[in-house]
Amino acid sequence: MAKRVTLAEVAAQAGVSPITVSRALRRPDTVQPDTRARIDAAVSALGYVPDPAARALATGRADVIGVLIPSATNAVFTDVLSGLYEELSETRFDVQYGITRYEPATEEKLLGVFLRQRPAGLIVAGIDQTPAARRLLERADCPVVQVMEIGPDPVDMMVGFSHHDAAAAATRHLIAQGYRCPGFLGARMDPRTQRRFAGFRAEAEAASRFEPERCETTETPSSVGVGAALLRALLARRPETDAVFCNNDDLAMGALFEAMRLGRTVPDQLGICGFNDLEMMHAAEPALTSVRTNRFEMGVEAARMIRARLEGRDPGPALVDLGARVQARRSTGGPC
Amino acid sequence: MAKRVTLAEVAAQAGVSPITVSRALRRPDTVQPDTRARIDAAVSALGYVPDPAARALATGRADVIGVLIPSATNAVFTDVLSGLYEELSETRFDVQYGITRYEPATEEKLLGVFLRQRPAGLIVAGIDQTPAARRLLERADCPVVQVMEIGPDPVDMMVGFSHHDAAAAATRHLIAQGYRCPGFLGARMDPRTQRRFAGFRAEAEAASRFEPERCETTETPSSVGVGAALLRALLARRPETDAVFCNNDDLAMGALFEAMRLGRTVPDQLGICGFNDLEMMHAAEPALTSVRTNRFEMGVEAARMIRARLEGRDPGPALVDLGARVQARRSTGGPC
DNA sequence: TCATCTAATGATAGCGCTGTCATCGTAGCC
DNA sequence: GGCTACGATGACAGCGCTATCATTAGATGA
Repeated sequence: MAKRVTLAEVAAQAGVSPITVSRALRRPDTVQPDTRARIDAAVSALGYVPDPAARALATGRADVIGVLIPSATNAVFTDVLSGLYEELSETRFDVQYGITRYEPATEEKLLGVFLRQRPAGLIVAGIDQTPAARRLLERADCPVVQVMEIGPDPVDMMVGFSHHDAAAAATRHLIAQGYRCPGFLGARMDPRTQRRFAGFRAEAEAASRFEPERCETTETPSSVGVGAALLRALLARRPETDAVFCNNDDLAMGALFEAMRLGRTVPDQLGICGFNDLEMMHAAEPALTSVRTNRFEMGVEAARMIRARLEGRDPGPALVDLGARVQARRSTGGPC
Repeated sequence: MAKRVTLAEVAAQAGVSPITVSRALRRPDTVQPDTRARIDAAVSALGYVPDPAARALATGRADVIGVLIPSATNAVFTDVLSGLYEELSETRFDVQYGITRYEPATEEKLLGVFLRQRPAGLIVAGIDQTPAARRLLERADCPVVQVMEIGPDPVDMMVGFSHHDAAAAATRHLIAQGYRCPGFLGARMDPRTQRRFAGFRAEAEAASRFEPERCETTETPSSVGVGAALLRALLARRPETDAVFCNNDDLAMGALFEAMRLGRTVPDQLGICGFNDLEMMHAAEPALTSVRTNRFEMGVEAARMIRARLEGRDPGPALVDLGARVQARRSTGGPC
């Protein structure tokens, strides 16, 4: 319906050749100011908007930044997206998402979908790509940023933090607060979760407080309800447990509710620590301790790095550790 | 890096002309089975993937379905997205998002961004587009679905439910449970929220139980913390309030925690009802009543309608009411 | 047997833009 | 004054695909 206005029509209106219009739009400093003025006038008079497909075909490069995340409903990832938006919304780049559903095969497939568009940049969550996916990323001739986590051997650039260390810090906090029988609650035991568990375990073992039977995990995706169920199972088997490090905040929230149901008071009869520090944690009663991670900033930083590379500026170090810190609240106030 | 394989190369390998390859891929039934077999073999031997930009340029139509939602971090919208994915992930269509941040101007701008790509379809959240945005949508020559809500005068198609009626049903439930002084908690009072408020008000007035001073609202975006603050303010001013209808589940959760802090027991001293029925509601202690909306199904249905139209099938009625129903739980068990 | 029709395939010409090189005019310099 | 250098603009071709029409071969019927 809305008739498409082409470059050529703008050029005719402005009395110049199409290529000059193209240049005026992309690198205004390369055309005479008065020419540019005429062109700008024609552009707005005709309501010209460039056709991204034509541009992509001509340049062999789309102004698209592809983002691969495991889930669109997990606040952890959507916070990163918000950061990306913040940095990218006023640029010529479009963001395009793919949801991997935590399935490596889907990630590979979506990577193919993105790659065929020759994206300007690629952002992928995590460091656990399949070998095939990794090869694709390495061959992609565009900037690539792995977000959420840091590890050895980045494909290209990396922004995140060590989940192992963050979990270890949380465990240290529990022990420092006087809890003697810490347990672990985990759902969807993917590699990232495993590394958090490893951090818990390492620290608990260092304090001689590790007990495998106090680790309750499931392959089920995480949720508040699952957190409640896990705590119930854990306490049934190991009633001596006096604190739980939960793999994420949903589980922690579920654990809190379950503790209420069981009549176990928090924090004196049970310490609870979550992971991610979603907004609800501080508002809970008692307020829940969690590990604060800088998700929004990860998005901003990843976008910034990609932009810097694309615009020929120095993107700075290829590996950025945004850290994580324990946000201590009442739920880990210590045993009675 | 990864060298691009073109249609022409596949054609050469298969010993046919490029156009035949194009046909074999798009409408396999129009080429001889053995020709098709040779082409398929060549495609996989060479690892050919079509270039979406070239296709878009040649057809004047991109295989993109644009989605405009207010927020990427609000579970309400991401659930719709999941539904879209479910229906679209095995098709040739890509989903592309725009986040409007609840700003009509941003919505207009993003609509322009999408439109210039000549998308195959467009999905927008809500029915509160600006006149300009509405005009753009009407002129877009592609299927358009408004989701999340239904109302008079759809741009094209619509899938959702009446927020007014859903809120009224929740209010009716509170009154039926015996609560006599119902209040309202609302954050980010956008038009959709206003309609929920109107539903609450209409029903409360019908029962002669409406009291403006028992309505506590803020322009601040919603969160668990805000829910707690609103309840505190409400109860300070109107201690007789014996139930709250919360505009969404975050507020309800915050209200629950605040009630705990204030020593006000739920449900006998205070009934709490949320809206959306996020997973956490059923896991809370006490479990929280909420209004269940079919967000995932909305996504599925919207995508289905668009596909039907694009594939020349009958999309069925243009306005689909997916309804909403009160999921009663312990938090509205009735006053003491 | 020959005209007529249909199914399968091909040739051609763009879609709207930009990379590359060519052209033109003018300023600057010896 | 004639030369180079350079900034501004333009001509041309082509990115990879598909719409359109043309062509071919085989099937059908009188």
